Amino acid sequence: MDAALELIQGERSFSSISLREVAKVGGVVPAAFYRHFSGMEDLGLALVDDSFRTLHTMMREARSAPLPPSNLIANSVATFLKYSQDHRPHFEFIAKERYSGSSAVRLAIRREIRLWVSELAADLAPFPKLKSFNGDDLRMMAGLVVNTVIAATELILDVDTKDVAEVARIHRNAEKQIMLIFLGAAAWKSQSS
Amino acid sequence: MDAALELIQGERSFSSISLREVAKVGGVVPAAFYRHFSGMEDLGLALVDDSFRTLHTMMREARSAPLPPSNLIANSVATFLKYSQDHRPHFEFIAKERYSGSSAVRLAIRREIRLWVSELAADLAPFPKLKSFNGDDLRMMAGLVVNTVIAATELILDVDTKDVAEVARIHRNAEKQIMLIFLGAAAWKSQSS
DNA sequence: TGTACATCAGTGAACGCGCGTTCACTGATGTAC
DNA sequence: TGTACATCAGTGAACGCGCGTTCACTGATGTAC
Repeated sequence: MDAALELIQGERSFSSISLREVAKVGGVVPAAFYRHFSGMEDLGLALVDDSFRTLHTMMREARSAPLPPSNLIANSVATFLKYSQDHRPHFEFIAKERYSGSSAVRLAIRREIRLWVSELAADLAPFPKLKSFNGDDLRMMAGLVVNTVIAATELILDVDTKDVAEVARIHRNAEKQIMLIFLGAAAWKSQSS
Repeated sequence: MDAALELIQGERSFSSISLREVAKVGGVVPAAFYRHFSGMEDLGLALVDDSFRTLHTMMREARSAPLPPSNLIANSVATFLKYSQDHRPHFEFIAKERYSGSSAVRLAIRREIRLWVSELAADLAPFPKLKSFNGDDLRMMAGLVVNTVIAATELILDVDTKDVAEVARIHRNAEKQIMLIFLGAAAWKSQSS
């Protein structure tokens, strides 16, 4: 699995790497691959599981060590983007395969993202300003937040890690976008209730 | 080019189809491919151009036949999603290659999307509620809108065309998200000025 | 503690196949005189 | 109007290569008695 993640760093996508390449980077003969996975699709699904386990670990940690309510948004965005850079291979895999993988992989990712949106919606529900949101609207808003952080993550993954200024720019942009969403949510309340 | 677009419908991505497959679907011998493109990457870049030409045609049409200001957002979202379904192959190509193509293709798409964001920002600038936005913030907001419609498009492309209910659901969700963004923008004004 | 056996990751050779690319070629269409 | 020539999309055969998958195998580690 590490070999596959290593191969998709940068140029390549999972659907364009070969079983033999994975075996070679893994330091193993091609036939040995089949001792662990039935084929590349099987490996892909295992990587989806692994990648989202990373994501859920992050969410759990964030929940158990709550941030101060002041600058909550800015801190959450920073935490998330930091985490995605530290676990770059997993996030890069998700970004690349979300739309262009095999349909099994794509559907698995889609399903996990839906779970993530629901999870975030549940986390947002207690916020005083969002008290009047119904379940659908909460997920709608959570979906917007998730889209925004994913888009920012994908942009950062494509930037040279050394280019601190560009990373900071993307970071600030995402922060503003999330703030705008929350401002909208505060206004939304008064009009849907 | 049509052959390539046909091949990426559904399962496959551009990076996973072969020159020989494109030639075969095009009804031509592999060697004849080189009469038109220097290789697959060259074809990919031509498809990026073509796809965004489709997008700009849409934007131009929208601008020359302005919608009534009432329900402007709902109508714009509907127009866009309709257009993307009518030109499905081009939009599917963009969605799939945005993150997983070769870096030349990916950068070309990124550049075109940035242009699109700027174009939309210019279109948004005259709105009374956005008068106080500076250029950066306008692009930040336009980026949020573009992300949201792209995400909705990508979801729709993966849904069975027959599943009208699911398409309508995604549609309504995107509409609400854009409205939430505009609500946020109206509130933003008062706090940044 | 010693022996027999099961499990299992990894080996290395082999297979048929589709790949990208090259080459000299053909034959239709357009152009100059 | 007729002839000679250039252009150019497409042909078909060939090349060496990496691909996924299979097979009988080896040898280390764990387990039962």
